[in-house]
Amino acid sequence: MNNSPLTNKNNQKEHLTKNQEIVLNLLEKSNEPLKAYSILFNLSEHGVKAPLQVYRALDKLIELGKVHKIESKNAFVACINSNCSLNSNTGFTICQQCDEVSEIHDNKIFKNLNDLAIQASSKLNRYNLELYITCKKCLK
Amino acid sequence: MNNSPLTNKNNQKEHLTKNQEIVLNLLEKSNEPLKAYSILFNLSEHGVKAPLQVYRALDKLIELGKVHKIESKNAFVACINSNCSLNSNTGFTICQQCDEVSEIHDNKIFKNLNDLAIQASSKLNRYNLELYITCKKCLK
DNA sequence: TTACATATGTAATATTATAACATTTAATTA
DNA sequence: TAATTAAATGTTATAATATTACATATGTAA
Repeated sequence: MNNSPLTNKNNQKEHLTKNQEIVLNLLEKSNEPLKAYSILFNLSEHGVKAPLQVYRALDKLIELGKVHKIESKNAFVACINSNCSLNSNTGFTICQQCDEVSEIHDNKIFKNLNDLAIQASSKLNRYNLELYITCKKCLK
Repeated sequence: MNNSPLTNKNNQKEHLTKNQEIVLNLLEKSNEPLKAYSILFNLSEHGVKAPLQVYRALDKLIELGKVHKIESKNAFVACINSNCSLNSNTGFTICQQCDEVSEIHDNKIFKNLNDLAIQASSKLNRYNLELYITCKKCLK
């Protein structure tokens, strides 16, 4: 993993505070979305003792586009794409069998949804899309 | 299974139980999504005293496609379209200024998302889409 | 340095949702 | 019809998720 703090202009990791950084590191190591209290318990040895420390770090990381919330699961994932900071749209597939979550990056979706908003004379600010699927592995 | 009018799958309102019916009626009268505890307090005079009465009614109504949950708001709306029972996909626009919520019905979206799943060799079971917008009225 | 914004620590509490179990009502069938 | 069973209800308690409020500390800019 890239732990060099000074290299990447677009990567704002070097500006993260201590709590933000350990929360993000945990999410990046995890291969599944984590719930806030799971993060809390996981980080008890790093001095994280209260829910607010986790929620505040998550709020900031979400604002920075580093983390997304899976709304229907009340769970959080590290963004796989540093460009997410450019917009806060989120799209995920969630396998209903194995719970695997993948982030979707598809420009067509954004265009379709944006067109839909324009047709309704409104302005699209952000979207959240959660696709409940049966994944490739679980279909076999 | 027999097909008497009382077991008609396409029009189940007459089968709703008391709690299901009063919860649905409240949601249908409301012009905005309601939270579970708001429903609870609103219905205290109808004998609804405990959260479980509300959550159980909501669970069933969601299963029947009569009600949808706005995941990012933990709020519930009556479906505007009786055909929703045919699939459980949900799409909403949510105005970030005035909080107005509208249900989206757009077959193209379903097709796009379904194609996306097929491309990934997976099977789309259901989706939840929440568009955060500035609505027509609030843009003025 | 002062002033100010941001982040942190901590306790308490609010909000959302479910578990467990007893009881009642409705639907099925013998 | 009564007996049986499934579904719904009532109730208490508690779990899980999230925020308020306030005191303190730290980083940053004038």
